[in-house]
Amino acid sequence: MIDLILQNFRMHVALSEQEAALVTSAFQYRKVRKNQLLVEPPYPANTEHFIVSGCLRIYYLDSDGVAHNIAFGVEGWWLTDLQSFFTGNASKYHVEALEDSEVFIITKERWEDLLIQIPSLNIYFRKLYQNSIIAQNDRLLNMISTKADERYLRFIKKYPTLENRLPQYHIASYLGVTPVFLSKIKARLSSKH
Amino acid sequence: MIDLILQNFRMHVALSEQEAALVTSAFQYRKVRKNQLLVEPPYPANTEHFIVSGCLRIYYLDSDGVAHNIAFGVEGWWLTDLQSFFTGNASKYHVEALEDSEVFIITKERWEDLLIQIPSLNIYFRKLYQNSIIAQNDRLLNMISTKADERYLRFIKKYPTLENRLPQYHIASYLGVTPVFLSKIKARLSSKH
DNA sequence: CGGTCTCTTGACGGAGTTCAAAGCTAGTGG
DNA sequence: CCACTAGCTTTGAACTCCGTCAAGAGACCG
Repeated sequence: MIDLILQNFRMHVALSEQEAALVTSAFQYRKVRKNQLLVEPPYPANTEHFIVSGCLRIYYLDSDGVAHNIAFGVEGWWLTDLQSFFTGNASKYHVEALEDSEVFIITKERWEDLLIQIPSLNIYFRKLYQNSIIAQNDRLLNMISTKADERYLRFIKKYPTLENRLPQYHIASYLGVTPVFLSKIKARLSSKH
Repeated sequence: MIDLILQNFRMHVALSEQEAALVTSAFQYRKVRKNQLLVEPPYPANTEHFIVSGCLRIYYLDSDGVAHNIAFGVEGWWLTDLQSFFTGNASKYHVEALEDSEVFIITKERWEDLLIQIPSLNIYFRKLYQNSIIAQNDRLLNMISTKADERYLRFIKKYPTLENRLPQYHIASYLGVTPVFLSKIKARLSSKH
């Protein structure tokens, strides 16, 4: 099970058996039920999560009580409130299971220890963060420069599996529109065959 | 002059004199005039830029020919199309000088060499990217969950110097509205004393 | 069969855009 | 020192995208 993480690390850096053992002992396996929270404001997000199975979301709850989905995470993805995890400040985002899921958890202290004990992991995480920057860039650009109908079409193209796996209103929130308006977009699109 | 970069590195990691010399020889000093481009699609962004003086912007030109400012960079900031720089793919963003500026440039090859020769720089860049993720997170959240007038108020609070340094339409583009609408926002705000 | 949760549909309202015209400002050349 | 231009900002009217509210239609589950 933990092999999924090791495999992930080894896609970018080499690990000795001893180092692999260090990694194994640093993580903790945990099952989370649907609707359970792994990060909850204002408590700091002092854990990072590697998803083995299931599906999670990270979302922001604004001052009007409306949730804005920032990202979804599925098998093989990392997910936490990185802002809080890095700075130690109060978290701003909720991380919640959308399905019964399995994750490997590492606390910030153990994560920092691991980076000291296995310096090459700095390369892995530098690259992971590079990819995260790229993904966020795309998302921001998408929000800024395209309308909702276009964003919807790109979403179902990019994540065809999530389209069926998630309720419509979670996708609407991710796209930055109300569920009502997304429904109207779909109606409009399907009327133009 | 190059000391600005060394100083920056040394805020996060220790560098020997020998390593400092490696750094110095890896960068190239360059003056850029207002309106000059450092990155231009579709050529890959194979250089990263450390700004010593002046002001630059990175922006996306959409299919209608409208520019969307993604970020501004001033003294002490890094700026390039990271997506292209990391992947080697065609760049999507323009990087342009908004004022006569001075930058230190490093090519991707030399950057990768530097990370191999000075492994501790992986820590510096990991942290740099952590901060970049945090900043992008904030920006995305801002775009998603607040209206234009609020975004404007936050902008002038966060970057009071840029407010006077840049023409209004660049700020409007950064905020995700038209210059016309930003003008109306300002009129509305000042009418409420 | 009766809730609860999700999606749809329609009428109305607000935020932001587009287009066009006019005012303002700064540089430039005579 | 003035006149001209070119670029930036303001203002108003009509329009589009998207949100809010409210009511109804399915779907699922006890």
